[in-house]
Amino acid sequence: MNLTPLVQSFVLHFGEMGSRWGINRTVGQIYALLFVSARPLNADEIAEALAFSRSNVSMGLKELESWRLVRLLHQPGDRREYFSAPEDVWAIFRTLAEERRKREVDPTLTMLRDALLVQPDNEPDRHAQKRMASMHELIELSTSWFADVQKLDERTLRQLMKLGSAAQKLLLMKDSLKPAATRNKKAIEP
Amino acid sequence: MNLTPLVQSFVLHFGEMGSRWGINRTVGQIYALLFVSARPLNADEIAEALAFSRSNVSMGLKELESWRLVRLLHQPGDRREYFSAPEDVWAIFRTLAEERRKREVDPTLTMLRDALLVQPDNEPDRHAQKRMASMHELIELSTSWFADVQKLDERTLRQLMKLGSAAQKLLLMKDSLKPAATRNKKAIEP
DNA sequence: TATACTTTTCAGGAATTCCTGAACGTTGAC
DNA sequence: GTCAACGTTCAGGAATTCCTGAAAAGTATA
Repeated sequence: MNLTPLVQSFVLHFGEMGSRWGINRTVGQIYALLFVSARPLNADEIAEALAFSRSNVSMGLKELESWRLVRLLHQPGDRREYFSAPEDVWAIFRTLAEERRKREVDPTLTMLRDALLVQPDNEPDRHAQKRMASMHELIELSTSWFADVQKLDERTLRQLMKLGSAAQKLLLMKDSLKPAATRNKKAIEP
Repeated sequence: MNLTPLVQSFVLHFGEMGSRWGINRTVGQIYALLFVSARPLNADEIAEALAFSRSNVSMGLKELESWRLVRLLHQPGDRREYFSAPEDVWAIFRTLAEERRKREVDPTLTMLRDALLVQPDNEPDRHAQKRMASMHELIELSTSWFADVQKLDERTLRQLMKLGSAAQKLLLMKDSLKPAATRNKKAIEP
C-alpha cells in the first residue's frame, strides 16, 4: 500500500498539527489516513502505509477509539479488525468538541467551582476569586451555548452560519421577548 | 512571594491543562499566575513564586508575548519589566482564538486548497479530494462565521448566547430573506 | 484441544522537549 | 567610563514522551 503524493501531504500535515495539540504525530497521521481512505483499513495496512510498527498502530488506534473518532468493523470472512473514520464531518466535529469538553472543560469548571466555594481571608485571594468567577462565567456560558447550538441539524447550522452575525443582531434589536430579562440580570451584576 | 492554596491549585491546574495543549507546563503556570494576580509582576517575582529558574521564566514570558496573552509595562522609577494579563476575559478568548487560527487553521486551509487544485489521476486521490473538500468547507464556514460573531461587542454576544439556539432557529423559520439563496446553493451542490 | 492468525502489553532504547546555570548583552545611574 | 541591575541566549543534562520488537494474550477454525 503506497500513498499518493496528495494523500501523503495531507497525512504529514495532520501529523504536524497533531503534535501542536496534545495528540502525537502517529495518532494524527493514522487518523488522517483513515479520513481520506475510500475503504476501511486494518492495522497492518496502516502500519505499512505509514511505516510505523504494528504495535505503534495498535496503540494509536486505541487512542483514536477513546476519542470516538474511528469506527471498528469487520469484513465478512476476515478475522482482522478494520477501521474507518465517520463520513460526516459535522458529526466528527461534534464528537471532537464533546470529547474535549469532557477532558478539558469539565475538569476546569469543577476546579473553578471548588475554588469559588472557599471563603477568602485575604486580599489576594479575594481578587483571585473575582478573576476565577469571570473565567467561570465565560466558560459556562459559551459551552452551554455551544452544546445547545450543536443540537441543531447540519442544514440549520449551515444556514445560521451563512447568515452570520448581522441577521442575528437584528433578532436582538427587537428587544422584545427575552432581552428584558437579560438586561435586568446584567444590571444586577456589578 | 508565597502563593495561597487557592492560587496554587489554580496555577497547578493550568500547568496540567497547558501540557494537554501544545503549551508546556511552565507557560501555563506563568499565565495562570498573572491572570489571578492583583497587580503586574516582574520576572523575578514569577520565578520565585513558581520556583522556576529565571531563564525559564524569561522564555515563558516570551512565548506568552508571542501569543499576545500578556501585556508588558513599566513602573515609574523601576527598571524592571512588569507583566500582566488583560482584564477582559472575552478579549482574552478572542485573542486566543485569533492566534490559534493564524497558527493552526490558516496553514491547514492553505494545505487543503493546494490539495484541491491537483487534478487527480486515480480513484484513491479522487476520493481523498472529496473528503478534503468537505473538511475544507466545514473549516471555512465555521471560522468565517466565528470571526463574524466575534466582532459583536460583549453585551450583544452575551445576549445571543443566552438566547441559545431556540430563538435563532425561529429566525430561519421565516424562510424569507437569505434562506432562498442558501437553499438554491445547497440544491446545486452534490 | 491444537493451531494459526490477530491484537495487546510492556520493557527499555531513541527521540524530543524541558529546564537550568553560566555567559553574554543591554541599559541607566552615578 | 564604570558599575550594578536586568534581560536574553544557549549548551547540555534531566525529564518526558515516543516507538519498537518480543512476548503474551486472545480468538476463530478445524
